[in-house]
Amino acid sequence: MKDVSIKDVAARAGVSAGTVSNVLNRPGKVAEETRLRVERAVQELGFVRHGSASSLRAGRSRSLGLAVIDIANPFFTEVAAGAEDVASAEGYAVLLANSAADPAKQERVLRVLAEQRVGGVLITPVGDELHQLDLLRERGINVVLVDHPAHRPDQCAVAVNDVAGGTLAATHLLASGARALTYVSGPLGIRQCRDRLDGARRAGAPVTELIVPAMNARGGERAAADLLAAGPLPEAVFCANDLLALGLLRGLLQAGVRVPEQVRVVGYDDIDLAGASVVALTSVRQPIRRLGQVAAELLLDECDHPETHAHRQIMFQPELVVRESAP
Amino acid sequence: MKDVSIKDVAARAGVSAGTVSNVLNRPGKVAEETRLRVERAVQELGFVRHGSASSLRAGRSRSLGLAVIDIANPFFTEVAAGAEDVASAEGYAVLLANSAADPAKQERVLRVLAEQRVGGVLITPVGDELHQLDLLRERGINVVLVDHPAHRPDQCAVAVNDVAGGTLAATHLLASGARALTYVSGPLGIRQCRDRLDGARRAGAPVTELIVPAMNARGGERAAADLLAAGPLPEAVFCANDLLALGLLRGLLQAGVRVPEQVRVVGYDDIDLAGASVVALTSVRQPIRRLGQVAAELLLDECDHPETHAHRQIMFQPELVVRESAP
DNA sequence: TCGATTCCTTAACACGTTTCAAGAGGCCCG
DNA sequence: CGGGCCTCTTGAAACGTGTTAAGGAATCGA
Repeated sequence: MKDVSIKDVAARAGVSAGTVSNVLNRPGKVAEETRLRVERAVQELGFVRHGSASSLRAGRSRSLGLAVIDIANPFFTEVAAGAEDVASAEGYAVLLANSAADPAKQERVLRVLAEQRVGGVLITPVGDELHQLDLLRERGINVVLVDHPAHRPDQCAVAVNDVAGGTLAATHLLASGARALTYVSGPLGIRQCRDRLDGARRAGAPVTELIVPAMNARGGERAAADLLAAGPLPEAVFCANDLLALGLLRGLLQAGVRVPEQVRVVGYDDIDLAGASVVALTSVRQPIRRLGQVAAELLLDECDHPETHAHRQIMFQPELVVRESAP
Repeated sequence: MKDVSIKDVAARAGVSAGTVSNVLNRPGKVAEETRLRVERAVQELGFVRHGSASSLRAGRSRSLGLAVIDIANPFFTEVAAGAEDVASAEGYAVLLANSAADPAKQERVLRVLAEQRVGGVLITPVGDELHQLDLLRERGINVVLVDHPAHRPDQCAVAVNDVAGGTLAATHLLASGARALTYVSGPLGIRQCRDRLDGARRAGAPVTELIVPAMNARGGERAAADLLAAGPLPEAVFCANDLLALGLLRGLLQAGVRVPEQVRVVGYDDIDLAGASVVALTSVRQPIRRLGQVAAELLLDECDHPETHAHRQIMFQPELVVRESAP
């Protein structure tokens, strides 16, 4: 029932508490024979190091925070999986913080992370109000920005190049002979939507914007209805994400439009179901899990080797996955 | 730069450290005027409580663990979102632990949680080897099982009734006149698959099993191919999840089969895209987020009020969402 | 004046880490 | 063969920070 402490282990092994601590943290410093005796005592008593006590002395805990905008969003889920991979391999705990796209809630959860004295935070900040991040850094908490540009040079950041992704999609659509394309997207206030549009424009052809309020399948159906009502269909449509694209596809197919013969469609994200649609979706894939892994690696490096750590801003490149909707 | 401690606040406010602690934890115990002075000092110095120090004395930290089988799986993602809602509202931190369906890794991550002295753990255990959970309880860490039956009476558990879900789906399919149905599923070693099959059988008609190795869209396409090759198509198919169902749908539709006229299809989970398929999918919906919220509520109640806490095993009921694939 | 109350201070405490010094044993040199 | 010195290992004690029980000072009512 009662917790076994390092002292109990020490007593059992016939050594002092300091020696037990050395066995746990610098096994090389302790004579082989003593070490084995201590390790046996740890086993027998079922001792588990008290994380709070360690971090109290050390000043920071072996944990890192992961602050995301929406934990139920598959993008962040993949980031979380990648980060957890890396962190748990290093014996770090991951503290989950969901800002739910609410700046006030973000402030609250960052406070909790600060109280826990996490070594660092992986964050996709809500909005562009970043002074909260500076507050974290003042407290000695390292910050790595995820899918958001660094706002200062002495900071790590990882992102996927959305402009390149837009260009990739648009170039592919234009390569089949289309003269113009339509971009179906959520509000352009969202950086990702804006960047992908910019990228598409760089492919050289005129781009018509079709903005819908929600970036889900319903939004895509709505877009399909709008296109059908508006007159001649575009030859090529680029959607800011796969949910929009799948909704659009449904709307078009139900109206008897042939895809890709009449309209070619490219989505973004390459979600699991992109290939499972009746007309399998061509889509831009992002290396999200890798993004999470690298972000965590950068953060852990910053935590564990602050002197040698070099701040880096890493931009991953997306790739196009060609399927039936735009061969 | 340097951390401000409770003593700095005490000095600034002209009181003792103990008083500051009382302001933070039992504001009622402190005179109004003093309280305001302390609160002002906290503000001015930007003091943040040192979580490790608190938990060291208190014996446990204001945090809980969330141990899931696959953090990238939308089911667990929703559970996580629900749990995070509740926990962060109570000022608790959520420690994320991904067992990746690997018992050895589960053991490692549970160890990390034990080191952090979390107040409790929300866990969907890997396999049926539950003695690790008993080890946690011996250490005073409360456990709530998620989507897994309690293995002892003095324990909380939350789950969704998969048997009822199977019956719901099968009954609906049979109501339209089908005499028999086919169940497309992953391995029956998975409890959810087994329970849903049991439930379907209870609807009264003969059920043919079609087992595929992976519960994703590819598995569904594979099932469609098998059905098409096997001879007369079944009138009704129940899939153990929506990915299977969508893959099946794609396979059937591409082969020119009309859904629902020739084959009626029901899926499970009601994922976002269920309604966005060309033939919108009828599916069994589970209140997953609610599951996560209630699980966290039970756990926090157990942590904060151990004397009055009553262990409960809660079973949520799924509901059928009727769409085009099986009207 | 005495007890009750209110409010605050003091000091012990939780527990692993780390520093410093001392003990043990071995080795070199005379 | 013995003393001095060095190395390796171990133990004792301080430390970090907030919590809490016990106690004391001041105020108030009777």
